[in-house]
Amino acid sequence: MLSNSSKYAIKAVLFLALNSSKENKIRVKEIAEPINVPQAYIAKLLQDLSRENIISSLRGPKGGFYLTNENKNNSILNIIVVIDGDKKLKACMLSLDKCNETNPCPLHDMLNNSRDEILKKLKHKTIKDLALSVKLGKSFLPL
Amino acid sequence: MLSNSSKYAIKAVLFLALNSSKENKIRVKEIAEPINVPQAYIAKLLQDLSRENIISSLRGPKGGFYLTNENKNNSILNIIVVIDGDKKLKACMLSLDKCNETNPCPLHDMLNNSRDEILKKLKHKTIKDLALSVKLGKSFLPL
DNA sequence: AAAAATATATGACAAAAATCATATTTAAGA
DNA sequence: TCTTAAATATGATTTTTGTCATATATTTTT
Repeated sequence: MLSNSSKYAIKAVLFLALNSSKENKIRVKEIAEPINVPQAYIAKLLQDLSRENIISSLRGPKGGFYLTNENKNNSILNIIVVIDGDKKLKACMLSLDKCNETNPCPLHDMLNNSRDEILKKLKHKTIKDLALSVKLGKSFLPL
Repeated sequence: MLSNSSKYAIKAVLFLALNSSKENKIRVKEIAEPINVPQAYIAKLLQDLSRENIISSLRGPKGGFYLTNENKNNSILNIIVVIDGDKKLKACMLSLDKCNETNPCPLHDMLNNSRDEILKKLKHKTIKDLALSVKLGKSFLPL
């Protein structure tokens, strides 16, 4: 469902949401270690996210990655789409391209309600929402 | 969520459920073409399924693959577990191994109800159930 | 203006998943 | 018993995904 890369990216963005700000940028090295992902790898992912304006960055001394308030309004789905593209999530469970709402394959028929719910949540929950849930102690981030 | 291999396997098993019987075995070649999967590849998957008694087979002339009534009582989950193993489906959405019901990560917290529903359905729906849904015209198999 | 610290771009390498090929075993039929 | 038609076992190849390395561009500090 989610690639490793997407999972890493979500972890990193959540980490930034909780620990960074425009005044408090974080260097790749300081992200990679706590979220437990190889530095060179997360660097590439962060660059992809930055290019697509999911996160912000500044080079040079005192540079690093951070999230603006605007960034925090991005949905979780946006992160996934930047990293994995949008085909994987939206495809039919059996990857039948003639399967659709009016002609559902058996798996589609059986699972689509639950799947739609997941997609809806990914689309509407923002980075800010999830960060808040952690701040309030409603969820945890045992990275 | 499901690997290509699992999807192929499910398609093949559904095809067998609808078209085979002990008296009417089907050769690999006759499965591969309609379900649109490379013959050598589906052959390997069918062998895995056969070894684990999800489907039945007989070698030699007049041989082929088929489903007994007992085979048809297998759940869809069983197919997936044989092909992909059971880790993928059950792992936390962020692959955090310290994430669990009482200490959920934000994604877990957000998606777990829907995910559990999917798992429950995969576990309880049998091959027979899905084949019936196709026979009744409730769902379709546009292979 | 120069030096240092950072992200960025590019591409090489490794591991895993998917695909293909071939030799062996088994069962049926002549 | 021999031949043939099928599955089975094994492993080679290709493609995709994940990981690592290095040179370049940008910003800050001196």
